[in-house]
Amino acid sequence: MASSDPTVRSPRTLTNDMPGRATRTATGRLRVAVPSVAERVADELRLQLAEGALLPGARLTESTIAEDLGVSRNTVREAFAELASERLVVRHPNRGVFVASLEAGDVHDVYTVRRAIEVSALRAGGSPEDVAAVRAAVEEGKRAAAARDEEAAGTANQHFHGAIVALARSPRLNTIMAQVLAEMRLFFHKATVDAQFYQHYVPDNEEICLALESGELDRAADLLLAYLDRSEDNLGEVHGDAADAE
Amino acid sequence: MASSDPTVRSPRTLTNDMPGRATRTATGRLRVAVPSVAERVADELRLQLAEGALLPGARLTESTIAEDLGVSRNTVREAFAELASERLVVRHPNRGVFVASLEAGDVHDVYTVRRAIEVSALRAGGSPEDVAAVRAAVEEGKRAAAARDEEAAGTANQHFHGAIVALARSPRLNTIMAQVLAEMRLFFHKATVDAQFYQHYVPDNEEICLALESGELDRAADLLLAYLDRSEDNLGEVHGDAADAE
DNA sequence: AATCTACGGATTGTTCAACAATCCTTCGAT
DNA sequence: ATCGAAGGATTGTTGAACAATCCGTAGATT
Repeated sequence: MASSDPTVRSPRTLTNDMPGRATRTATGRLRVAVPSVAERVADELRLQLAEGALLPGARLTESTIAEDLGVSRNTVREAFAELASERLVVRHPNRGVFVASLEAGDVHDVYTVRRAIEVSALRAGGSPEDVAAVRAAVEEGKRAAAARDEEAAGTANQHFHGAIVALARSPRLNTIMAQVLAEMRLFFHKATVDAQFYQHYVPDNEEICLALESGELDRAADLLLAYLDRSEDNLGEVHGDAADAE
Repeated sequence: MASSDPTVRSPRTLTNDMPGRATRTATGRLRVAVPSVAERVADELRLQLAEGALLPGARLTESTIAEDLGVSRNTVREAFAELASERLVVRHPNRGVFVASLEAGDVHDVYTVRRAIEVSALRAGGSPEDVAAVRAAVEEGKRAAAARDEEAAGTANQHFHGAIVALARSPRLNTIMAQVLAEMRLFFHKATVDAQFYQHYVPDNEEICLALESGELDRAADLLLAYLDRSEDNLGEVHGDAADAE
């Protein structure tokens, strides 16, 4: 068992260019909340996880990250708590935190969540603007496929499914979906998918979108359901590599 | 504006009777993980939230809780992070954390999540044992209704819906549902519901369960959907009281 | 040779104390 | 009555310290 290369980490420094969500103070004054240091650490780690700089199974040492980012160990700890609640990272008591690694069961579970959320959102329809967002994601996918850009095709596909959930205009469903997509991204870095993987989906997305636009919600939902089942099967085949992660 | 009574807190002391989930160490040895102090603090606060000892809008001061439970402020902070990720508590930067208070929009949102998750789980059916668990929750509700015990009727109802989600055997859906139910509990403490509220649902649950048991999954799903819509409407009427929370 | 045990280093879990930053309130001035 | 400035309180963050735990290794035992 190759103990895997040491945590590859780009020596990025911690900045504060983040937008900063608007909150309002007790007196009613509006205020642009500066993300706390812990949040910025979490954002930075999330970014590195999304980029694949931190691969599944890799260990995250508190002290290392603390000095690399120039923050206190306690702050890193708070960031870890946040990432753990998003399942991007797993805590092993007294052993440390490790980048989460989706096993076969996890993949199935993630798809179970997606089936529940996406189908429900799609079946309920949505406002014209929200439908337009779905359409935009479809076109984005077409362009990426035409350009043979699999990276772009992947993100376009995620935009498509994110837009479907957004139809429901539910903050909670949106955050759940965001977390699920983040988990999927983690998995894709582990098992690199062949180039034609995404291109295959473009016509499916097109068909679903057309059904949605013409108001055939039940048919759209059925198509999406079939799509998700097929997608899960495809991923199941890829999973052949030995899971050496912890 | 009555500044509301100061945080009512039972002077419970922090114990460690918790079950402790089983983990396995790197060498493969099995180990009963003792919940960390932060987790125990979170559990204790969760309990007080469920019991209604901490009402929506109440402020949780770090130092107060720290000395009450005999732990460090930093540890309380970690517990807060956990509760915040579950939406049981809201962080206002530089102002403190407050017990979450579900507004009208939140109630609708929670029901959107429930519609997605519960209907999906029900439509997929489930194993005989899992169906039996649903049946058990129905009978539990009948007994509670017969005894005019609205408290028991409420928990039985939550068991019923929890059992429905459990049909899917999805860890992620189960935790999502658990969080949603915890949020609902919060809301019920805020707006006390009349006694006949739950009893009304017993026959509905019975009918849904019968449909499930006889394999009429689509019909069961439709019944559940209608049930959830009605339930949301009922709660919408209750929400009339002025929201003085923060 | 294989297994068990004890030791040692390293990392996590938790506490404590301090300080800056921010907020809310109160007081005072206009 | 409105506005602005000082004061007190709480949060956000740091740094250091220590106990608890784990892992690997070396040594002892069979």
